[in-house]
Amino acid sequence: MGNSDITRDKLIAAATQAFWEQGYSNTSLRKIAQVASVDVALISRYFGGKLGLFKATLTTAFDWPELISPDKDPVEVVIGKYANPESDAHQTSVIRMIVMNANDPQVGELVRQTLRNTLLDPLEVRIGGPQASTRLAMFVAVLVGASMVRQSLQLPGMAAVEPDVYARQLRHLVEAALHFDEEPEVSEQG
Amino acid sequence: MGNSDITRDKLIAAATQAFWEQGYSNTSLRKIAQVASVDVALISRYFGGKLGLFKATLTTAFDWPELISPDKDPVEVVIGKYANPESDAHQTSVIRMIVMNANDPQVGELVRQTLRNTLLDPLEVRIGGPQASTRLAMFVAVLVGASMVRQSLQLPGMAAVEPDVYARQLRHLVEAALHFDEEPEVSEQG
DNA sequence: TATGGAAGTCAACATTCATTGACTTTTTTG
DNA sequence: CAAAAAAGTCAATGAATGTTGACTTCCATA
Repeated sequence: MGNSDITRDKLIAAATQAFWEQGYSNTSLRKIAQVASVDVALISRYFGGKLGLFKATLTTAFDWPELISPDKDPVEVVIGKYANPESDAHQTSVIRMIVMNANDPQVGELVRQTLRNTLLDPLEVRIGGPQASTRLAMFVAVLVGASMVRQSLQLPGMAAVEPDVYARQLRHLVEAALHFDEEPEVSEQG
Repeated sequence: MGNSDITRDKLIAAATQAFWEQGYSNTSLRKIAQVASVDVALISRYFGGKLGLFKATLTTAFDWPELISPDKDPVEVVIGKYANPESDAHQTSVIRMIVMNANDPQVGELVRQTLRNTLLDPLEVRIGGPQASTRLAMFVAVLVGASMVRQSLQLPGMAAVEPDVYARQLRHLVEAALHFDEEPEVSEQG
Protein backbone atom coordinates (compact mmCIF):
# COMPACT_ATOMS: atom_id res chain seq x y z
CA MET A 1 0.00 0.00 0.00
CA GLY A 2 1.81 3.01 1.32
CA ASN A 3 5.06 4.09 -0.17
CA SER A 4 6.40 4.57 3.33
CA ASP A 5 7.33 0.90 3.57
CA ILE A 6 10.44 1.68 1.57
CA THR A 7 11.36 4.36 4.07
CA ARG A 8 10.74 1.96 6.94
CA ASP A 9 12.99 -0.65 5.37
CA LYS A 10 15.75 1.84 4.71
CA LEU A 11 15.57 2.99 8.31
CA ILE A 12 15.65 -0.55 9.67
CA ALA A 13 18.61 -1.42 7.47
CA ALA A 14 20.60 1.61 8.54
CA ALA A 15 19.58 1.18 12.16
CA THR A 16 20.57 -2.47 12.20
CA GLN A 17 24.06 -1.70 11.01
CA ALA A 18 24.49 1.27 13.34
CA PHE A 19 23.03 -0.33 16.48
CA TRP A 20 24.91 -3.58 15.93
CA GLU A 21 28.25 -1.95 15.29
CA GLN A 22 28.28 0.85 17.83
CA GLY A 23 25.69 -0.14 20.40
CA TYR A 24 22.38 1.43 21.29
CA SER A 25 23.50 4.44 23.31
CA ASN A 26 26.39 5.32 21.01
CA THR A 27 24.13 5.51 17.99
CA SER A 28 22.30 8.75 17.18
CA LEU A 29 19.06 8.89 15.26
CA ARG A 30 20.45 11.66 13.12
CA LYS A 31 23.26 9.42 11.93
CA ILE A 32 20.83 6.63 11.10
CA ALA A 33 18.58 9.02 9.21
CA GLN A 34 21.53 10.40 7.31
CA VAL A 35 22.70 6.96 6.22
CA ALA A 36 19.16 6.05 5.19
CA SER A 37 18.70 9.38 3.40
CA VAL A 38 15.58 9.99 5.41
CA ASP A 39 14.47 12.80 7.69
CA VAL A 40 15.06 12.22 11.39
CA ALA A 41 11.51 13.08 12.36
CA LEU A 42 10.18 10.07 10.46
CA ILE A 43 11.80 7.73 12.96
CA SER A 44 9.66 8.96 15.81
CA ARG A 45 6.67 9.02 13.47
CA TYR A 46 7.03 5.44 12.22
CA PHE A 47 8.62 3.65 15.15
CA GLY A 48 7.53 5.81 18.06
CA GLY A 49 11.11 6.71 18.96
CA LYS A 50 14.60 5.34 19.31
CA LEU A 51 13.57 2.38 21.42
CA GLY A 52 10.91 1.33 18.94
CA LEU A 53 13.41 1.39 16.11
CA PHE A 54 15.81 -0.75 18.11
CA LYS A 55 13.07 -3.26 18.85
CA ALA A 56 12.32 -3.46 15.15
CA THR A 57 15.93 -4.43 14.48
CA LEU A 58 15.88 -6.94 17.33
CA THR A 59 13.12 -9.06 15.85
CA THR A 60 15.35 -10.15 12.97
CA ALA A 61 18.40 -10.74 15.13
CA PHE A 62 17.30 -13.97 16.79
CA ASP A 63 15.79 -15.63 13.75
CA TRP A 64 17.66 -18.95 13.76
CA PRO A 65 15.09 -21.75 13.66
CA GLU A 66 17.56 -24.43 12.51
CA LEU A 67 19.50 -24.12 15.73
CA ILE A 68 16.63 -25.43 17.81
CA SER A 69 15.27 -27.87 15.25
CA PRO A 70 14.88 -31.39 16.67
CA ASP A 71 16.06 -32.84 13.34
CA LYS A 72 19.47 -31.22 13.30
CA ASP A 73 22.57 -31.31 15.45
CA PRO A 74 23.18 -27.87 16.96
CA VAL A 75 26.93 -28.33 16.59
CA GLU A 76 26.67 -28.95 12.87
CA VAL A 77 24.25 -26.04 12.49
CA VAL A 78 26.66 -23.69 14.23
CA ILE A 79 29.73 -24.91 12.38
CA GLY A 80 27.90 -24.70 9.09
CA LYS A 81 26.88 -21.15 9.82
CA TYR A 82 30.41 -20.07 10.62
CA ALA A 83 31.98 -21.95 7.73
CA ASN A 84 30.19 -19.66 5.29
CA PRO A 85 31.86 -16.23 5.31
CA GLU A 86 28.60 -14.41 4.70
CA SER A 87 26.50 -16.08 7.37
CA ASP A 88 29.56 -16.01 9.62
CA ALA A 89 29.72 -12.23 9.41
CA HIS A 90 26.02 -11.94 10.15
CA GLN A 91 26.08 -14.29 13.09
CA THR A 92 29.17 -12.70 14.55
CA SER A 93 27.54 -9.29 14.28
CA VAL A 94 24.48 -10.56 16.11
CA ILE A 95 26.59 -11.89 18.95
CA ARG A 96 28.55 -8.69 19.19
CA MET A 97 25.31 -6.73 19.29
CA ILE A 98 24.05 -8.87 22.15
CA VAL A 99 27.22 -8.50 24.17
CA MET A 100 27.52 -4.78 23.52
CA ASN A 101 23.96 -4.04 24.58
CA ALA A 102 23.43 -6.70 27.23
CA ASN A 103 24.25 -4.22 29.99
CA ASP A 104 22.89 -1.05 28.49
CA PRO A 105 20.68 0.73 31.03
CA GLN A 106 17.94 1.24 28.46
CA VAL A 107 17.87 -1.94 26.37
CA GLY A 108 19.98 -4.43 28.33
CA GLU A 109 17.12 -6.27 29.95
CA LEU A 110 15.19 -6.38 26.69
CA VAL A 111 18.14 -7.91 24.86
CA ARG A 112 18.87 -10.51 27.52
CA GLN A 113 15.23 -11.51 27.86
CA THR A 114 14.65 -11.76 24.12
CA LEU A 115 17.79 -13.83 23.68
CA ARG A 116 16.74 -16.14 26.44
CA ASN A 117 13.15 -16.60 25.32
CA THR A 118 13.73 -17.03 21.61
CA LEU A 119 16.98 -18.96 21.55
CA LEU A 120 18.48 -20.15 24.80
CA ASP A 121 15.47 -21.76 26.45
CA PRO A 122 14.57 -23.82 23.36
CA LEU A 123 18.22 -24.65 22.83
CA GLU A 124 18.54 -25.97 26.35
CA VAL A 125 15.66 -28.34 25.68
CA ARG A 126 17.22 -29.33 22.36
CA ILE A 127 20.58 -30.08 23.97
CA GLY A 128 18.97 -32.04 26.76
CA GLY A 129 20.81 -34.69 28.72
CA PRO A 130 22.33 -34.30 32.17
CA GLN A 131 23.34 -30.78 33.21
CA ALA A 132 21.81 -29.31 30.07
CA SER A 133 21.85 -25.88 31.70
CA THR A 134 25.56 -26.07 32.42
CA ARG A 135 26.53 -27.39 29.02
CA LEU A 136 24.33 -24.77 27.35
CA ALA A 137 26.13 -22.01 29.24
CA MET A 138 29.52 -23.38 28.21
CA PHE A 139 28.30 -23.75 24.65
CA VAL A 140 27.18 -20.13 24.55
CA ALA A 141 30.39 -19.03 26.23
CA VAL A 142 32.46 -20.56 23.46
CA LEU A 143 30.37 -18.96 20.73
CA VAL A 144 30.40 -15.57 22.42
CA GLY A 145 34.09 -15.65 23.23
CA ALA A 146 35.13 -16.76 19.77
CA SER A 147 33.02 -14.08 18.12
CA MET A 148 34.35 -11.34 20.36
CA VAL A 149 37.96 -12.40 20.00
CA ARG A 150 37.57 -12.63 16.26
CA GLN A 151 35.61 -9.52 15.40
CA SER A 152 35.87 -7.23 18.38
CA LEU A 153 39.28 -7.81 19.91
CA GLN A 154 40.68 -8.90 16.55
CA LEU A 155 43.36 -11.30 17.73
CA PRO A 156 45.32 -12.49 14.71
CA GLY A 157 45.10 -16.14 15.75
CA MET A 158 41.37 -16.11 15.13
CA ALA A 159 40.81 -13.02 13.02
CA ALA A 160 43.37 -13.39 10.24
CA VAL A 161 42.45 -16.97 9.47
CA GLU A 162 40.69 -18.85 6.70
CA PRO A 163 37.03 -19.74 7.36
CA ASP A 164 37.69 -23.48 7.44
CA VAL A 165 40.45 -23.05 10.00
CA TYR A 166 38.15 -20.97 12.17
CA ALA A 167 35.46 -23.60 11.77
CA ARG A 168 37.86 -26.26 13.06
CA GLN A 169 38.79 -24.13 16.07
CA LEU A 170 35.15 -23.53 16.82
CA ARG A 171 34.21 -27.18 16.48
CA HIS A 172 36.96 -28.15 18.88
CA LEU A 173 35.77 -25.74 21.55
CA VAL A 174 32.06 -26.35 21.03
CA GLU A 175 32.40 -30.09 21.38
CA ALA A 176 34.55 -29.65 24.44
CA ALA A 177 31.79 -27.49 25.92
CA LEU A 178 28.99 -29.94 25.19
CA HIS A 179 30.99 -32.96 26.37
CA PHE A 180 31.71 -31.44 29.77
CA ASP A 181 31.52 -34.00 32.59
CA GLU A 182 30.82 -36.81 30.18
CA GLU A 183 32.29 -40.25 30.58
CA PRO A 184 35.46 -40.51 28.48
CA GLU A 185 33.89 -42.92 26.02
CA VAL A 186 34.92 -43.34 22.42
CA SER A 187 31.98 -42.60 20.17
CA GLU A 188 31.70 -42.46 16.44
CA GLN A 189 31.03 -39.08 14.93
CA GLY A 190 28.93 -39.05 11.72
CA MET B 1 52.35 17.46 49.08
CA GLY B 2 48.93 18.66 48.15
CA ASN B 3 45.82 17.38 49.79
CA SER B 4 44.33 16.85 46.35
CA ASP B 5 45.64 13.30 46.17
CA ILE B 6 42.65 12.16 48.20
CA THR B 7 40.37 13.79 45.67
CA ARG B 8 42.23 12.12 42.84
CA ASP B 9 41.87 8.72 44.47
CA LYS B 10 38.18 9.21 45.11
CA LEU B 11 37.68 10.17 41.50
CA ILE B 12 39.63 7.19 40.19
CA ALA B 13 37.71 4.82 42.42
CA ALA B 14 34.34 6.15 41.32
CA ALA B 15 35.44 6.32 37.69
CA THR B 16 36.69 2.75 37.70
CA GLN B 17 33.39 1.41 38.91
CA ALA B 18 31.36 3.57 36.54
CA PHE B 19 33.47 3.04 33.43
CA TRP B 20 33.77 -0.69 34.00
CA GLU B 21 30.10 -1.25 34.65
CA GLN B 22 28.49 1.03 32.08
CA GLY B 23 31.18 1.64 29.51
CA TYR B 24 33.00 4.80 28.59
CA SER B 25 30.38 6.61 26.55
CA ASN B 26 27.51 5.72 28.83
CA THR B 27 29.24 7.19 31.85
CA SER B 28 28.92 10.91 32.61
CA LEU B 29 31.50 12.89 34.51
CA ARG B 30 28.72 14.42 36.57
CA LYS B 31 27.73 10.99 37.86
CA ILE B 32 31.31 10.12 38.71
CA ALA B 33 31.79 13.41 40.53
CA GLN B 34 28.57 12.90 42.43
CA VAL B 35 29.56 9.43 43.61
CA ALA B 36 32.99 10.72 44.60
CA SER B 37 31.46 13.75 46.32
CA VAL B 38 33.67 16.01 44.27
CA ASP B 39 33.00 18.90 41.95
CA VAL B 40 32.86 18.02 38.26
CA ALA B 41 35.29 20.71 37.25
CA LEU B 42 38.09 19.04 39.19
CA ILE B 43 38.09 16.13 36.76
CA SER B 44 39.14 18.31 33.86
CA ARG B 45 41.57 20.10 36.15
CA TYR B 46 43.33 17.00 37.48
CA PHE B 47 43.05 14.54 34.60
CA GLY B 48 42.73 16.87 31.64
CA GLY B 49 39.28 15.59 30.77
CA LYS B 50 37.19 12.48 30.48
CA LEU B 51 39.71 10.59 28.39
CA GLY B 52 42.50 11.26 30.86
CA LEU B 53 40.40 9.93 33.70
CA PHE B 54 39.65 6.78 31.74
CA LYS B 55 43.33 6.25 31.02
CA ALA B 56 44.05 6.55 34.71
CA THR B 57 41.63 3.71 35.42
CA LEU B 58 43.09 1.64 32.59
CA THR B 59 46.55 1.47 34.08
CA THR B 60 45.34 -0.69 36.97
CA ALA B 61 43.19 -2.94 34.81
CA PHE B 62 45.91 -4.99 33.17
CA ASP B 63 48.10 -5.52 36.21
CA TRP B 64 48.43 -9.31 36.19
CA PRO B 65 52.13 -10.18 36.30
CA GLU B 66 51.64 -13.79 37.45
CA LEU B 67 49.86 -14.65 34.22
CA ILE B 68 52.98 -14.10 32.14
CA SER B 69 55.48 -15.34 34.69
CA PRO B 70 57.80 -18.02 33.28
CA ASP B 71 57.65 -19.88 36.60
CA LYS B 72 53.91 -20.48 36.64
CA ASP B 73 51.42 -22.31 34.48
CA PRO B 74 48.97 -19.82 32.99
CA VAL B 75 46.16 -22.33 33.34
CA GLU B 76 46.71 -22.69 37.06
CA VAL B 77 47.04 -18.94 37.45
CA VAL B 78 43.72 -18.36 35.70
CA ILE B 79 41.91 -21.12 37.55
CA GLY B 80 43.27 -19.91 40.85
CA LYS B 81 42.11 -16.40 40.10
CA TYR B 82 38.58 -17.52 39.31
CA ALA B 83 38.36 -19.95 42.19
CA ASN B 84 38.53 -17.07 44.64
CA PRO B 85 35.21 -15.16 44.61
CA GLU B 86 36.88 -11.84 45.24
CA SER B 87 39.54 -12.01 42.57
CA ASP B 88 37.00 -13.67 40.31
CA ALA B 89 34.71 -10.65 40.54
CA HIS B 90 37.60 -8.31 39.81
CA GLN B 91 38.89 -10.27 36.84
CA THR B 92 35.41 -10.70 35.40
CA SER B 93 34.84 -6.97 35.67
CA VAL B 94 38.07 -6.27 33.83
CA ILE B 95 37.08 -8.57 30.99
CA ARG B 96 33.65 -7.04 30.75
CA MET B 97 35.23 -3.60 30.65
CA ILE B 98 37.46 -4.65 27.79
CA VAL B 99 34.64 -6.15 25.79
CA MET B 100 32.29 -3.24 26.44
CA ASN B 101 34.81 -0.62 25.35
CA ALA B 102 36.75 -2.53 22.70
CA ASN B 103 34.68 -0.97 19.93
CA ASP B 104 34.01 2.42 21.40
CA PRO B 105 34.84 5.11 18.84
CA GLN B 106 36.81 7.10 21.40
CA VAL B 107 38.65 4.54 23.51
CA GLY B 108 38.32 1.29 21.56
CA GLU B 109 41.73 1.38 19.97
CA LEU B 110 43.36 2.41 23.23
CA VAL B 111 41.81 -0.51 25.06
CA ARG B 112 42.68 -3.08 22.41
CA GLN B 113 46.23 -1.84 22.08
CA THR B 114 46.85 -1.71 25.82
CA LEU B 115 45.44 -5.20 26.27
CA ARG B 116 47.63 -6.49 23.50
CA ASN B 117 50.83 -4.84 24.64
CA THR B 118 50.61 -5.51 28.36
CA LEU B 119 49.01 -8.96 28.41
CA LEU B 120 48.46 -10.79 25.16
CA ASP B 121 51.85 -10.41 23.50
CA PRO B 122 53.76 -11.58 26.59
CA LEU B 123 51.22 -14.35 27.12
CA GLU B 124 51.71 -15.62 23.59
CA VAL B 125 55.43 -15.93 24.26
CA ARG B 126 54.71 -17.63 27.57
CA ILE B 127 52.38 -20.17 25.96
CA GLY B 128 54.81 -20.88 23.16
CA GLY B 129 54.80 -24.06 21.17
CA PRO B 130 53.33 -24.60 17.73
CA GLN B 131 50.51 -22.28 16.71
CA ALA B 132 50.92 -20.20 19.83
CA SER B 133 48.95 -17.41 18.24
CA THR B 134 46.01 -19.67 17.49
CA ARG B 135 45.97 -21.30 20.88
CA LEU B 136 46.27 -17.92 22.58
CA ALA B 137 43.24 -16.66 20.70
CA MET B 138 41.22 -19.72 21.71
CA PHE B 139 42.44 -19.33 25.29
CA VAL B 140 41.31 -15.72 25.40
CA ALA B 141 38.04 -16.63 23.69
CA VAL B 142 37.22 -19.08 26.47
CA LEU B 143 38.01 -16.58 29.20
CA VAL B 144 36.08 -13.79 27.53
CA GLY B 145 33.09 -15.97 26.71
CA ALA B 146 32.87 -17.47 30.17
CA SER B 147 33.07 -14.07 31.84
CA MET B 148 30.43 -12.58 29.60
CA VAL B 149 28.04 -15.50 29.95
CA ARG B 150 28.52 -15.48 33.69
CA GLN B 151 28.34 -11.81 34.56
CA SER B 152 26.83 -10.06 31.58
CA LEU B 153 24.35 -12.49 30.03
CA GLN B 154 23.84 -14.17 33.40
CA LEU B 155 22.98 -17.67 32.21
CA PRO B 156 22.06 -19.76 35.24
CA GLY B 157 24.30 -22.65 34.18
CA MET B 158 27.34 -20.50 34.79
CA ALA B 159 26.05 -17.64 36.93
CA ALA B 160 24.17 -19.43 39.71
CA VAL B 161 26.95 -21.86 40.45
CA GLU B 162 29.46 -22.43 43.22
CA PRO B 163 32.96 -21.08 42.58
CA ASP B 164 34.54 -24.53 42.47
CA VAL B 165 32.04 -25.72 39.90
CA TYR B 166 32.74 -22.69 37.76
CA ALA B 167 36.45 -23.35 38.14
CA ARG B 168 35.98 -26.89 36.85
CA GLN B 169 34.03 -25.66 33.84
CA LEU B 170 36.67 -23.08 33.11
CA ARG B 171 39.53 -25.55 33.43
CA HIS B 172 37.81 -27.91 31.03
CA LEU B 173 37.42 -25.24 28.37
CA VAL B 174 40.81 -23.63 28.89
CA GLU B 175 42.65 -26.91 28.54
CA ALA B 176 40.64 -27.75 25.46
CA ALA B 177 41.67 -24.40 24.00
CA LEU B 178 45.37 -24.83 24.73
CA HIS B 179 45.41 -28.44 23.53
CA PHE B 180 43.97 -27.57 20.13
CA ASP B 181 45.59 -29.56 17.31
CA GLU B 182 47.72 -31.45 19.80
CA GLU B 183 46.38 -34.88 18.83
CA PRO B 184 48.72 -37.65 19.91
CA GLU B 185 47.80 -39.38 16.68
CA VAL B 186 50.03 -38.94 13.67
CA SER B 187 48.38 -36.98 10.91
CA GLU B 188 49.50 -36.01 7.47
CA GLN B 189 50.29 -32.46 6.59
CA GLY B 190 48.50 -31.07 3.53
C1' DT C 1 -9.55 19.65 -11.97
C1' DA C 2 -10.35 19.85 -7.07
C1' DT C 3 -9.92 17.53 -2.50
C1' DG C 4 -8.25 15.02 1.36
C1' DG C 5 -5.11 12.25 3.46
C1' DA C 6 -0.69 10.26 3.46
C1' DA C 7 4.39 11.15 3.15
C1' DG C 8 7.94 14.03 3.88
C1' DT C 9 10.32 18.56 5.43
C1' DC C 10 11.81 22.00 8.53
C1' DA C 11 12.65 24.56 12.66
C1' DA C 12 12.42 24.63 17.46
C1' DC C 13 12.29 22.63 22.10
C1' DA C 14 14.15 20.85 26.39
C1' DT C 15 17.98 17.94 28.11
C1' DT C 16 22.25 16.44 28.87
C1' DC C 17 26.98 16.51 28.18
C1' DA C 18 32.19 17.95 28.71
C1' DT C 19 34.75 21.81 29.32
C1' DT C 20 36.22 26.47 30.59
C1' DG C 21 37.17 30.71 33.27
C1' DA C 22 36.33 33.59 37.11
C1' DC C 23 35.62 33.42 41.83
C1' DT C 24 36.01 31.92 46.89
C1' DT C 25 37.89 29.15 50.51
C1' DT C 26 41.59 26.76 52.64
C1' DT C 27 46.28 25.81 53.52
C1' DT C 28 51.07 26.76 53.38
C1' DT C 29 54.82 29.96 53.71
C1' DG C 30 57.41 34.33 54.56
C1' DC D 1 49.78 38.15 60.92
C1' DA D 2 49.87 38.77 55.93
C1' DA D 3 50.82 37.26 51.33
C1' DA D 4 50.82 33.55 48.11
C1' DA D 5 49.73 29.29 46.40
C1' DA D 6 46.85 25.42 46.33
C1' DA D 7 42.22 23.38 46.41
C1' DG D 8 37.67 23.73 45.65
C1' DT D 9 33.16 26.13 44.00
C1' DC D 10 30.02 28.04 40.76
C1' DA D 11 27.86 29.58 36.59
C1' DA D 12 28.02 29.68 31.77
C1' DT D 13 29.07 27.99 27.15
C1' DG D 14 28.65 25.45 22.91
C1' DA D 15 27.64 21.15 21.05
C1' DA D 16 24.79 17.10 20.50
C1' DT D 17 20.79 14.44 21.57
C1' DG D 18 15.59 12.67 21.10
C1' DT D 19 11.26 14.41 20.31
C1' DT D 20 7.43 17.38 18.88
C1' DG D 21 4.34 20.27 16.05
C1' DA D 22 3.39 23.08 12.19
C1' DC D 23 4.14 23.26 7.46
C1' DT D 24 4.65 21.65 2.47
C1' DT D 25 4.59 18.26 -1.25
C1' DC D 26 2.72 14.33 -3.49
C1' DC D 27 -0.82 11.31 -5.28
C1' DA D 28 -4.98 8.66 -5.67
C1' DT D 29 -9.86 9.41 -6.13
C1' DA D 30 -14.27 11.85 -6.81
